[in-house]
Amino acid sequence: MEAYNPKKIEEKWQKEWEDSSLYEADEKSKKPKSYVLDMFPYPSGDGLHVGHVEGYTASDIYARFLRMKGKNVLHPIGWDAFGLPAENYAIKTKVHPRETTEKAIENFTRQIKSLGLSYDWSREIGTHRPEYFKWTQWFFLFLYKNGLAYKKKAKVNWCPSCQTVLANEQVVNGLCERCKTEVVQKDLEQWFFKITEYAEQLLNGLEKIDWPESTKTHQRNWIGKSEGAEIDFPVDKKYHYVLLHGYKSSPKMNFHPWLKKELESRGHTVEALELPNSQDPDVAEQVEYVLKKVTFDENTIVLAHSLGSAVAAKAIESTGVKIHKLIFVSGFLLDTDPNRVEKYVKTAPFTCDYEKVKENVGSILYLYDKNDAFVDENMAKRTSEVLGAEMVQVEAKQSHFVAKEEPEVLKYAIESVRVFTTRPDTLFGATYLVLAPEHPLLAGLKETVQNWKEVEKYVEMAKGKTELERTKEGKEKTGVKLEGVEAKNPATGENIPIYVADYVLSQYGTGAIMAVPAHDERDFEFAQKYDISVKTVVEAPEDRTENASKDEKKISEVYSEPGVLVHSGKFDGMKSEEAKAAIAEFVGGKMKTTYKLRDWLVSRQRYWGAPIPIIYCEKCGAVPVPEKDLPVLLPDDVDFMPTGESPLAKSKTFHDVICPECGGAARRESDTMDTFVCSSWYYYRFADPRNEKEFASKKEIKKWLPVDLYMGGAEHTVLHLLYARFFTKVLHEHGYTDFDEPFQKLRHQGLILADDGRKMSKSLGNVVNPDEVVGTYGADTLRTYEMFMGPIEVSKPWNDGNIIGARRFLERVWRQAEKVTDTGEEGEEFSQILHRTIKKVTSDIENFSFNTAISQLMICANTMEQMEAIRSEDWRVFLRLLAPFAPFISEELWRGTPEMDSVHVASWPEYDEAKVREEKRRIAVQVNGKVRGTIEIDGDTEEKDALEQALQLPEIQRHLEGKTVKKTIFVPGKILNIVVG
RNA sequence: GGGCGAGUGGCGGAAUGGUAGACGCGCCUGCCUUAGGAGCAGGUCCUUUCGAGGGUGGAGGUUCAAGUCCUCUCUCGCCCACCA
Repeated sequence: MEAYNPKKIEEKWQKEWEDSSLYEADEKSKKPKSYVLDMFPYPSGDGLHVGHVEGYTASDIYARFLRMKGKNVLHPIGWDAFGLPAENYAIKTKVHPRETTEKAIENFTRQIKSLGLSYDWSREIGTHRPEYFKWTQWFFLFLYKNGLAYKKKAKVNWCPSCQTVLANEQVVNGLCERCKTEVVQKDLEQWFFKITEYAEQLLNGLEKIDWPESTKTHQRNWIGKSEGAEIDFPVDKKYHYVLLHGYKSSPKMNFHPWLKKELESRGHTVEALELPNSQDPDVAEQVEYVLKKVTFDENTIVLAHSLGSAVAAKAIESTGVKIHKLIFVSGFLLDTDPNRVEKYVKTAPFTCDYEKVKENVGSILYLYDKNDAFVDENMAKRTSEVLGAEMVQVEAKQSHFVAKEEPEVLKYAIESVRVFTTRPDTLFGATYLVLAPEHPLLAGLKETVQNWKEVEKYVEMAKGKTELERTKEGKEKTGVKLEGVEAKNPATGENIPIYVADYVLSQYGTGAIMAVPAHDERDFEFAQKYDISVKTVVEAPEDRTENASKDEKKISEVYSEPGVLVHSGKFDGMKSEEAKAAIAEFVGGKMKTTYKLRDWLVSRQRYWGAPIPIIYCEKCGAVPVPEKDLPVLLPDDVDFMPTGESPLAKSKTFHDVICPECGGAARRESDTMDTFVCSSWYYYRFADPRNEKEFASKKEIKKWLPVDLYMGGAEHTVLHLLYARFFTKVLHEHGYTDFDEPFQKLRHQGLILADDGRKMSKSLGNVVNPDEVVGTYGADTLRTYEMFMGPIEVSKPWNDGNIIGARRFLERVWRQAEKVTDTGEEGEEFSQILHRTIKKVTSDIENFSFNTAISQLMICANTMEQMEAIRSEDWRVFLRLLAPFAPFISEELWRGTPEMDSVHVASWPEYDEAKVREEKRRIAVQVNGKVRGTIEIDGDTEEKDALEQALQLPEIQRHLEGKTVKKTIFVPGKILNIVVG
C-alpha cells in the first residue's frame, strides 16, 4: 500500500468536494436546518492565523457532525472587509484599500480551502462590496426612520498625530494604538444608535441563550444596570419668586397661597401678583401690569401657571435683564394654539419673540400634568419646543394643577441638585454633594460662587485632561469647593457643602452625587483630603458587643455593605434594604434604574467604510438618501492622507449633491460607519446572499435563522455580540423575525499562544504560519493537532514537537486499511471498544470536548493496530467517527471501501448500549478510604458477595488484622470501602 | 480597585465526590532497519529498608471517600477600570 501522502489526497478531495458542491446548503431539503456560523474574519494582509484555524475547525467538526446526523446545515463564510489596516496601508503606499483587501481575500480563500473546511462558498459575502453595504446603509436608514439613529455633539477620542477620531478599542492605555500618541478628547458632531433604549431587553435576553456564563456576565457588567433613587438636594440660595396665576384665577386660589408660604418658610421672597381683569383678561394689559410692578434681576424666578405663562413670556421678552429661571406650570402661549385660546382672551393677534425670551432667562422649565384636561401633551411639547424648555411630565394632585397643594410644583420651583444613588438608605450620612465638571448647574452659579475663578480653572483643567493623565493620577482625587453656596440635605435639613470634582462622571446618572464618606470609599478618601465631616448611619448587622477588637481594626475602613441604620431619625434600626425605598419616599425622591451602557457612536472620519447615507440641505436639514439611490458608493478621487476630516469630504464628486427633497444644493455626510455596523447583521445576509430587493427575505430568514451555533474569539464578548443582539431586537420589534436573540449557542475558542507562552505577534517573530504546517504535515494533521491541544475554550501554547503525535495517529489509521477484510468474525473485545468510541466521540462533539474525542479515537486506533484483521463494517464505523476531525484521510480511506458516496454525507454511527456495558468490572477495594486492592465482579454483584470476595485478598486481610469492621460502603461498578476501627 | 478564570508529572493535558496522571509529546531499555524526525515491544509521579509511605499552589474543614464541595490564603492570566 502506498504511504500516507496528505498533499496528494488533500488536493484531490478539495477539488472533488468543490466540483460536486458537497457542502452547499440545500434550499429544497425537508430535513431540519442547522445554522453553524463562524465569526467572519477581517482579511488582513498577514493571512490566516493558527487561532483562526482552531475556531474554524471546531465549528467545522460540529457542522460535519450535524450533516451526518441528518441536518440540513448552513455553514457559510464571508469577509468583514472594511477597516483601518487596509486604509493605513493605503496611506503609506497609495495602494487603494479595495485592491489590498481583494488580494487578502484571495489569500484567505486559498488558505481556508486548504484546511478542508466545509463552507458553502456559493454564499460568500464581503462587507466592502456595494451589493452588501447597500443594505448596511439601508439598516442605518431603518434605524433613523425609527428614531434610533440621531446626531449630536459628543466627546470623542482624537489622535493629534494621525489627525483622526479613534474608536475606543483603538485607544490603548490612553495612547493611539498606531502611533502611540496621547489621545485627547474632542467635541464633534457624531451619529449615534440608540442602543440604550434596549438595555433592559439586552439584559433579559441573556437568560434564555446558551452562552458561556463568563460572556453573559461580561455583557451584564457592560450594560451595568443599577437600581437606586433620584433625590433632589435644594440649593440653599435665596431667590425672588414672582408667581403669575392663570385665567379666572388669583393669588388666593389653587396652589398659590400654599406655595408662597412654603417658599417664604425657606427664606425666599415671594411676590404673588393679582393680574387685572382675570375674568376677562387682556394679556397686553396684564403684561404691562407685571412690568410696572416687578423688578427683574438675576435672582428672579418667575413661576407662571396656565395663561400666566403667556403673560410671563411676553413680559420677560422686554425686560432686558437676564433672570434666573422661568417655570411654566401647564402653561401655553397664545400663538402656539391661537384658535383655541382666542375665545377666552382679548389680545390677538399675539406674537412673542421667543429668541429674546431665551436670551433673558437662565433656564426654562415646563411642568406638564399627565392628566391635564386643558393642556394636552402636544400643546405642552410645542410650547416647550419653541422656548427650548426642559419639559418634565409629572402628576398633579388635581388635573391642571388646581389643588390647594401641589407638591410637584414646589419640588420643581426650588432650585435643586438632582443626584442618583444606589444607597438612599445612607442619605442621613450625606455630608456633601459633588458635581461633575460638566454639570449644567455650574453655569448658573457664576454670580453666586465667590471663588468662581478657581472653580472655572478647575473645570477647564478637568475637561482638558487626557485619558492618560487620569489613569496616571490613579486614585488621587481632586476637587474645588463652591464657596458661598450650599445644598440642603433633604433628610436632615442640614446645610452641606457642594464641590466640583472630576471623580464624578457627567455621563453617568445625573452627573452629580450625594457623598456619604462613612459608607463609600471614594467619598471617604475625598472627605479626608478636604476635611469634610464623616457621619456613620449604617452599622454592620452583627452583634455589636462582641468582637470589639475586630471593630477597632476596622476603624479606619469604610463600611460599604448594607446593614442596620443609625443616626437616621425615625429610620433607626431599619435594615438597609427596606430603608432604601422608605427614605427615598420620605424626601420625595423617585426609585430609578440607571445603566452604564451608552449609545453607540457609529461615525468614523475614515474612508474605508460604508458611507452614512445622509444629505445635509440648508433648507431641509438632514435628509435621508432615498432608498432607490442606495448604495451610496465610495468615490475613487480621494487622497488618503489623514487631515482630521473624513477623506470623503474632499471628494467633490462625492460631497456636492442635490437635496432629494427640495432639489437645492446640498452636501453629503462625509463620515463612514463603524465596521461593527457591517458585522451586526451579516448573519442575515448569509440566508439570502444574492437578494437585490431586501437585506434578506422573510422567508429565508425564517428558514435559516437564528444561528444555532456561533463560534468565535472571546475578544468579541461585548461589542460585536451586543451590537448584533441590538440589531436583532430592533428587527424583531418591527416584525422581521419571530425570534429576538440571533445566536442560540455561542462558544469561544481560546487563544493559541506561542511556544514561549507569550502572545503570537509579528514583532516577536513567534508567529506560526498555518501554510507551513499544512505543507509539512497536511491539513488533517493540523486540524487534529489543534483540536487535541486541550479544551477548545482555554488558551494554550503551541508546541511544534507535539504535532508529530497527531501525524503518527493518522499514519497509524492509514496503515490499518491493509487489514480490512469482508469476512472476519465480530470480536467481542473490539466491538466493546468501538461502541464505547461511538458513544464518547458523539457526546464529546456535542459537548465541544474535541481533545478527549480524539483521545478516544486514538485508543480505538491503537486497539486496531493490535488486531490481525478489521472487519470492513467496523472500519467504516471508525472512518465515519474520524471524518469530522480529519476529513481528507477519512474520505480517501472511505472510498477505498465499497462505499460510493462521500463519507461526509454518510450517516453518523449509532452505538449499541448492550455492547457498551461491561460484563465484568475491576473495582477498587479500600480500607478506611485507602485503596488496598482490586476485585473483579459482575455488574450486578451484591454488596455481601463483593465483600466476601474482597476479604479473600491477602493485602486486604493484612489491613484488617486486629480490627473490627464498622461498616462497608459499596457503590456498584465503582468502589467497595471497608471502614474499620 | 472591581469582575471572571486558572493552578495536577519534564511538557500539552485526562479524571458524573469513588483505583489521580487517560491520550499525546519527550525521555529510558530492547527489537527491526543501509539509514531515519519511520515502525514494533516494554518502561517512565516522588520516596522506599520492597512491607509500604507520600503526592493535584498553601492552611484548615465537610465526607466512609476530596484534584473535585466549603472557608481562608498565595500566585498567574484575561477583561473592565473613580459607574455613586
